[in-house]
Amino acid sequence: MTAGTKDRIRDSAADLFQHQGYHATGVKQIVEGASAQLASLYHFFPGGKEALGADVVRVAGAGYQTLVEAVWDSAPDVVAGVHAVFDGAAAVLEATDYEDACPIATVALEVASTNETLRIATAEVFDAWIVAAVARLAAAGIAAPTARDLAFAVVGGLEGAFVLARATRSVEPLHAAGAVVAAAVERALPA
Amino acid sequence: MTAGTKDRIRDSAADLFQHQGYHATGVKQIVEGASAQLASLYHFFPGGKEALGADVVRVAGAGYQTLVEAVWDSAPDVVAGVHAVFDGAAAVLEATDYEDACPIATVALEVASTNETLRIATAEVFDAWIVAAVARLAAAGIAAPTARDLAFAVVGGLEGAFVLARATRSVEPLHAAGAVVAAAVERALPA
DNA sequence: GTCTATACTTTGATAGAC
DNA sequence: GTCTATCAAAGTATAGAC
Repeated sequence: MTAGTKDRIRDSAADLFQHQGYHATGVKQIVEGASAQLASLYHFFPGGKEALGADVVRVAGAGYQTLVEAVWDSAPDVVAGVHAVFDGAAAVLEATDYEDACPIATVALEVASTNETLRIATAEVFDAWIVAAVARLAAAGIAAPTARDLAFAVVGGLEGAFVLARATRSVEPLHAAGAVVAAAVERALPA
Repeated sequence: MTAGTKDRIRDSAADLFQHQGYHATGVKQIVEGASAQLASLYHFFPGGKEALGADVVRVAGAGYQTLVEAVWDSAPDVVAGVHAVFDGAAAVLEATDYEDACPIATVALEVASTNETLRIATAEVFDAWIVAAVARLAAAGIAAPTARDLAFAVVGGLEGAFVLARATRSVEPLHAAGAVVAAAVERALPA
């Protein structure tokens, strides 16, 4: 079973939103990338571009979470896991000519103060990421309040490093943030 | 001497770019907010929207650096300075209904892979911020390589926390990141 | 569900009078 | 340097045949 029209439209939109943002992406460009018809977009997403955007944020956000969790969990311990997440993100960024960073960050900033429907979609994705990070840090024996602070440091540190890395076309921000955050996690581990 | 037309246009554009991004902002909306004529925008910025965008990024970026440096330097020591930066950013964000975060981050992500002129403008601003942060950490006695890692943690941590904070409408990401980064700076201080 | 065609609005940008 | 008027293109969205 090959990808249906709806999936191709969603995948095309996800690609474009990630690389050039929500407002710079036109619906015609989306369907062209999906080899679909414009009417098909409005058939599968009656809410138009906004409904498609919300769907993309949720699906791409969940997909990225799965990817990062796999990288994290493949490391032997929590500290190595954090290092693996930042270094892996740096490798992907470099391999894709600084295009593939966070799939929803650009959209999140674009809509934060202008589109409540999309803002809530991005907020739910970020909340889920924090919950997943807290769980991994808590499982390593880090107490709840500290684990939550560190979860924000991991997710927020990754997002901020992506901003600097894409702008300057350098992976140094990712390696630096990874080193600092991993060290903070190590220090919080029980003796 | 009151603000000239060119300054009003730049200020209006800076506001709109910060709050809703580059692509969502139209030139007509900019001149309307500046109480100016459309032809005036093209008179003062012959390169059109892109030239105005580059100018806004540089001016707003330098202005934000000055603001953050003042907050940092008003604290009694480096660790308190880092705390003051994150907590001050949280206070501003909350006071402005989650609108006033980084003045150039949204634009930076929007143009990173699509507009080399604007991308370079944002890269130069971020580079200047890192240099300023390194100088303050080095002045406190932190060795060069560590100071640079921590500078990325401060600037990147702030940027990432802004993404999470604006999306979730919570200042928790800023306080959490500030706590983790300030602690990392404290550990790096000479005995 | 997919196709063609189109309505309507807004976009960035320019011309030319004053 | 500021004004009015306007252009060509691109934006989102819809209608209706098949």
